Amino acid sequence: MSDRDQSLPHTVSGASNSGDALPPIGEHARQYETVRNAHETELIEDYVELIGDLIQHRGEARAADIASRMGVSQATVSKMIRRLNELGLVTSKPYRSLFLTEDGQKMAEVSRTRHDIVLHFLRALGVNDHTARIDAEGMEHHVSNETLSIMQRFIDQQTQR
Amino acid sequence: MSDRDQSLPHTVSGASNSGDALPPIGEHARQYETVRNAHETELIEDYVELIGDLIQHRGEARAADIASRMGVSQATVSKMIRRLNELGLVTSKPYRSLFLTEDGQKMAEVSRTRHDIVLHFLRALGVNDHTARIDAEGMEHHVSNETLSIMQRFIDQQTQR
DNA sequence: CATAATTGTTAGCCAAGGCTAAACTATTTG
DNA sequence: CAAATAGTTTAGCCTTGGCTAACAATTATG
Ligand SMILES: [Mn+2]
Ligand SMILES: [Mn+2]
Ligand SMILES: [Mn+2]
Ligand SMILES: [Mn+2]
Repeated sequence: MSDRDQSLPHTVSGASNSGDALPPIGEHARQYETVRNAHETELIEDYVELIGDLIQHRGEARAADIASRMGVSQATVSKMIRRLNELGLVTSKPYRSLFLTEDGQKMAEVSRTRHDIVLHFLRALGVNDHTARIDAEGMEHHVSNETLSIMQRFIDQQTQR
Repeated sequence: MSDRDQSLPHTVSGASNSGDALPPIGEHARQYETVRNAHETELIEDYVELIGDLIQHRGEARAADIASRMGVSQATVSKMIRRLNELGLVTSKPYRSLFLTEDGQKMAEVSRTRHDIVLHFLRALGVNDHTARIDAEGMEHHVSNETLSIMQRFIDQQTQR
């Protein structure tokens, strides 16, 4: 509870969606379904992305570092590493540090790129860096490629002029 | 797999975050923590928001409608309603339709407002309505009030001129 | 109004993602 | 090089949010 709840929600200007009719049932259901699907992959993506970052910036990814950066117990990380292994995203020998497989590297790169676009977009919009980092960490997993393209275009406009 | 993955991720123009140093450990951990916290409340918020919408647009909120709109089994809804009850967000008599408590109405309104801002913002940005609805459903739970204000300002600019 | 259809509930299952405590391995250091 | 410290894994627990199948209640219909 710090920066995230200082100002109260506003009233929406323009047409309020509350006034609109509900979407057709099938479409409505598909919206929630998409969110549920994103939730299944997002933790995985964050782990893989973080492992990639650690390797790149630290030379190696150790479970203890992942745990402290994630803000989670080492046991939790250990369990997750087993899952990443089963998914073919990392390779690991017991008590040694981790490596990303081909697939893992690909996922790390895609996630990192998407994360960066969302972060840069928020900053370009005028959001404070600290807040932007927090918001981006959650939002990134729920942004379609269409929206991503538009965000990228927006960044370009703000940046080179 | 439809509209959400047609165009490939781009290269980030401008400074890439991958090049930046990792954030200090404590801050990094707090980012993920914020996301975990959001995940704890988001389903609840969506249920309450949907119940509010159903009452408003249909006159009542029945479990079967919630199930079909959420794209989930009735058993799942039944179980969730018990939770909402325990949390003091809804009142319900067995086999009857639902009502929001004071707290529930408040949460529904706050969620609905935030949802609308995100949706209107995406449309104002130029995102296709269909995609915007999908993205908004997930993004809404990860947007700080700071970002929300900025989104609102952006909507106002685009709208009244 | 009796039966059929719809709606709601309960029981029991499962996977994911947290945790603590205990055991084990590796690394550092006196 | 032995002992202490740091890092990793395992076991076992918990909650959340899904599911199916069986049962119960309500509502609609012939
Ligand atoms: Mn990320
Ligand atoms: Mn993330
Ligand atoms: Mn919503
Ligand atoms: Mn939502």
